[in-house]
Amino acid sequence: MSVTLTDVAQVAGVSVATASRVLSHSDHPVNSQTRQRVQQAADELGYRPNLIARNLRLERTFTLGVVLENVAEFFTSLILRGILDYFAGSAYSIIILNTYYDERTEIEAVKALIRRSAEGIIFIDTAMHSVEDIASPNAIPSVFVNRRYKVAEKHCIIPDNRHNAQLATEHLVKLGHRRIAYIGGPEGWEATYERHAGYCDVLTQYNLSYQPPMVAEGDWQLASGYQSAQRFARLPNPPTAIFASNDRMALGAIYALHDDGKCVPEDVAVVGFDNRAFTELVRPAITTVSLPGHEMGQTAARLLLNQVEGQDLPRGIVPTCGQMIVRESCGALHTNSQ
Amino acid sequence: MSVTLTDVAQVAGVSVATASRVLSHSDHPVNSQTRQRVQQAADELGYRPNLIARNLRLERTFTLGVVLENVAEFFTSLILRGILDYFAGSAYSIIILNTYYDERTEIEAVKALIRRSAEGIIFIDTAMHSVEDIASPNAIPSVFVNRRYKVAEKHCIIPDNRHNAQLATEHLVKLGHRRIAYIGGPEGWEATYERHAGYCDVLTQYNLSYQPPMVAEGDWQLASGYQSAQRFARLPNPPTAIFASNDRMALGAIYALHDDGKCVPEDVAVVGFDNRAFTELVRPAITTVSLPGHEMGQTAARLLLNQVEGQDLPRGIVPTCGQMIVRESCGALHTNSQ
DNA sequence: GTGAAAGCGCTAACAT
DNA sequence: ATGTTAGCGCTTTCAC
Repeated sequence: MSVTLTDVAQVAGVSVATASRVLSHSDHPVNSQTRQRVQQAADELGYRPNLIARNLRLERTFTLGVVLENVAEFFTSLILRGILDYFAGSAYSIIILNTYYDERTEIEAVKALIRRSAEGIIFIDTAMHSVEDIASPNAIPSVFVNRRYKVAEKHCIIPDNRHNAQLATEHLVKLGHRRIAYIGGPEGWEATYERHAGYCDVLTQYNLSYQPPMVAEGDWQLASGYQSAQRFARLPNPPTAIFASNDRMALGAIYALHDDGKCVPEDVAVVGFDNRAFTELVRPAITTVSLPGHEMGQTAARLLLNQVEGQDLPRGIVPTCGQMIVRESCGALHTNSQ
Repeated sequence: MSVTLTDVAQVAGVSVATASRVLSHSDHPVNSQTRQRVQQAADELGYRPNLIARNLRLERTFTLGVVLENVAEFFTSLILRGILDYFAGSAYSIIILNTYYDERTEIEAVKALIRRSAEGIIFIDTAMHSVEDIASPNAIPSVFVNRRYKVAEKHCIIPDNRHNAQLATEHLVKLGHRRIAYIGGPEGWEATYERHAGYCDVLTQYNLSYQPPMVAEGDWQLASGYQSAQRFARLPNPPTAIFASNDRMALGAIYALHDDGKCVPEDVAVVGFDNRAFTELVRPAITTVSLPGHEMGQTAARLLLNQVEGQDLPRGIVPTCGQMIVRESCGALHTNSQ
């Protein structure tokens, strides 16, 4: 039913070898007249190379895997899009496996990819602590995005949390704020420590004192931002600005300030982190730090391809800088606050 | 380097045929002792079947494609997750192609899938008007999700917009509202007509009159919801409730009411549509209609598999019902409004 | 510049 | 119940 190379060769009056040389764009020399005859025969017959057969012969699969915790997570989908875009139009097929933050599912996903002879894997948001239980760490080329791999000798594309937190804090300083409170994440998260460090860096840089009552520990959820801001408001000398280390907590802080009769940004400026979709819909629209997810995906794709195609670049952490998205909640758009 | 069936057969002291029969779970009878020997040899050698070779022989690819407009669209990613979940652990590989609402990219995507001999395609959010230009409509099994295919004889899993709009409208009626305004979508969208019809159905059912000044045409964006609500507020006899046919317009309406000094839901109840993530974060949290994206994805996967495996069920539209998500903006949680 | 032929790893018809 | 063998469609040596 389907037309094969043999059919094309027959119609063109050449051997399969020649037909193959023409149609697989081999660099073996072929007479231009013959070439044309083969091409024409292929066109007429509607020849489509059987990639399975080709791959069997070539001992390759041109299959890459993406193992991720949850496609429906916005940032993850952005990274994924970057990866898909990078490979769009290429010979590679990208197959995707969702692991739902479950280590066993993760292991199954990697096994499935090995079974399909995937040539490389990109892990998004995945610690994959057990990757070496399945395949020796270097057996299959892999790149980690948005999560650090515990063993160093892997490509890891991660946000430069420290730098990005500096960005946010400095933005507030430059708007004239001197008493800047900070709402951090829960203990145990790398992001928590790094963002806190970024906040501290800027205080030091501008000779502002670090005041423990103006630093709260949240749990990434809205309510914890609310409570933290409430606490700040009761201080004898409350902050004029709050940097919340994610957008949900920033929104919680804004609600607390509103409930306390304060205006944002007129009375207190607020800056968030992550650039979630809701930040531009709420009132006031939240100034925040955006991470280039798409770009991170592209970088991951490029680094994986490098490994797969053998030009293994030196591996390591690739920190990625974010960008301030200035909206209403920081006051920059309205007045020179303070 | 990699261990083949021949290796296993040799070690087990049997022929490749027997080894194959054991390891490919064929139903051909094999002596249980031999079976054991083969299994053991395979385990010892760490045999992994070469799927490329198997697929070449079986003339199958076990590859399915998902063509979608944008993975980073929340509802799309939900559907995708349903599909991935359905095929998790199966023999099928799912490859995904992003088309960015571009018809040419869409065509390229389908071509790429045909080139890879995909056995079926799920289109999400894609009209794919040109599918028959590439392959005759029935050449490759396919299912459409969240978009109706222009030719009838395809599986289409789409939201039952009319029913879902009835749900929202009826919810307001049951809360005692009699003057319910409606903010529709722009002309040209099927969803616009269907949701409007659902709104009308309920008015009729409860003997409420359809009042043109209480029906506005929006463009799905926040600002159009704002303007519509503003117009409603200026009516001599303004509505006590607004049903906006998407969440962004619902939020816009809430802002307009606030700016007009009205309280939501105390003065005016608002119901949205889509259950976007922000609806539970804003103030008041928006009552809305949720679509079962994950379930729609699973259904699509099941219907595709049916086609691929030859038991072609009768094709047609599969309308999917949504569910009311009751939050604050409709007033149901606070009081028996009105 | 072209062709004949081997063989990638596997399955299944056919023979025993 | 087991083995022999052909062949899936392709690429690539090797010979001419």
